Amino acid sequence: MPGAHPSASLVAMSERETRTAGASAPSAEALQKLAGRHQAGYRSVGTMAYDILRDAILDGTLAPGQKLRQETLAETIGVSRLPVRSALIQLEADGLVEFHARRGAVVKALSAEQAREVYDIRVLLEIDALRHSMDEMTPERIVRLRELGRTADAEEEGADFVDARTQFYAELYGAAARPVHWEMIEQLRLKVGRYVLGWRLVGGGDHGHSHEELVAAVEAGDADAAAEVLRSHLTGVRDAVLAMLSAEGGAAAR
Amino acid sequence: MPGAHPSASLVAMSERETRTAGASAPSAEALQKLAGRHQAGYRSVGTMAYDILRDAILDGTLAPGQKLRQETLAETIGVSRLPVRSALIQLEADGLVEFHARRGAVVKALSAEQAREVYDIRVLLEIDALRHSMDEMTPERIVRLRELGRTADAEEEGADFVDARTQFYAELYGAAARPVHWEMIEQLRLKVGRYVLGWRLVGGGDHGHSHEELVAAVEAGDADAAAEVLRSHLTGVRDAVLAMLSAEGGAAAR
DNA sequence: ATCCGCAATCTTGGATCCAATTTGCGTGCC
DNA sequence: GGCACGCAAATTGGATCCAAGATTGCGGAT
Repeated sequence: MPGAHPSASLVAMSERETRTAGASAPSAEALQKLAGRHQAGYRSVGTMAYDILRDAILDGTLAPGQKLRQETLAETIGVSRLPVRSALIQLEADGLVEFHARRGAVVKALSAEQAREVYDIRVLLEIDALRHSMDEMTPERIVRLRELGRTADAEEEGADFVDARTQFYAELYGAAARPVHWEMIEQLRLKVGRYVLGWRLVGGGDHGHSHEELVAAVEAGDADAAAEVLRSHLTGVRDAVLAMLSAEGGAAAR
Repeated sequence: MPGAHPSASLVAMSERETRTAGASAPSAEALQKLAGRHQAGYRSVGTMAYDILRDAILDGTLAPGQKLRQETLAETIGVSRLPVRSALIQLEADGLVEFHARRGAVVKALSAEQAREVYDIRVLLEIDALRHSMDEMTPERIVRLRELGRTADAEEEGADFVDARTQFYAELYGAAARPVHWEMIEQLRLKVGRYVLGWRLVGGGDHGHSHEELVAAVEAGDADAAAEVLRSHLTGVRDAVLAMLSAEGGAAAR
């Protein structure tokens, strides 16, 4: 349901607003708020800009299709254009933004087909990661897992919600110590993070016990059951995301 | 386009060889040769620098562990340090280089475990991509596939060898039109590209007919057979790469 | 009145310049 | 003689400045 977001007015700036006052800000204030959260001491300003912009994209402050003007972003964050450019390059590599020749960068949108792809691949990769991890599972890890699962379920807010779940899955797959595998999963989760967030805000939380269910299966050592829980969870989220995407697909097309 | 670049001081890196040993010197000329191949009109210098450095890493001109000094690279390529930095950031996202705090970038090495991971994941992803693609396979695509397979088998040289194979797999998996899936596969292939190249140069080419074998299975519509050919091919290459990595693992460590 | 072309302005991309941090080396002290 | 502290040089990271290209708005011509 639109309108519920605090900073949801970002989609409205489509084309007419670009020239007049659009130079500085549809989302300036929300972005500044994010920037404030990251004002802590970073070793390099570029990584700070990256984190700010990534979070802004993930929580919808910068919506898909949004034009990203380097100078505006730089002024809003409070740095020069150079670290912003670095951040944009990284975000392009992450698949979150798209560079159009010499015409600037825009927040990349994910089509329904691509979202389906992401979840199909995640099913493959994560079930495999889970099986590998279960071979090396330890009781201590189970304890931490259960803890993190509770935290993740309790978390409601946007960015923290994604973070909590990331920690849970990092712990879940971490036993196998497969950095490349985890990196791939992280990339895929990053691509759909925004849409999951939207779904979480809009839809309900019927997935609340799936974490515990998963931990229980892992604890019991039943790989097939755990895989099935994971698979059904992922496909469930996938379907919800797809429904949301097709629902508002025509609006945010470009 | 008629830009007579000031390709001046290119040999500047031999200024001081105090403790080089195996770290920083020997690649200036080879890198320049690569730079020459890419001197064609690029829209942006940054992408050119990226291509040059990526190829340099892939064909071993810049070996794993190599220290990448921005100014040296910039002078060798003939541009400023800024596009080099952009390229390095992209390469970091690709997992080919690694930034060490404020101490510069080095060419990232792939451990044997990580290489194994890459191939394990590739088996998962590529077999799935293959099955999806076979659902949409067309006779015309088979024809092009057979053509590309022959080209790939004929190709011997380094960079072109990888390129030819890339085209073959792009055509093979392209029928399914799954951009995210293909992007993931490309990333993984990029990570091991250097080692495959080394293996190709060192070892033999007993895999010559696997392309044709694969195409035949695809043409026959036998998904299981095609998957098995692909799987055995990938595990074969994997084992060769692993053997090579463990063989010279102690030497090129540092 | 509409369409094509030109020019001005805005925005990206690149280069040079400056500061901050790290590293290597020298000296002094233990 | 060895280790530690400090200084100096080099290299990375950031900011400001400059050029190139694209888009848009305006004007003229058909």
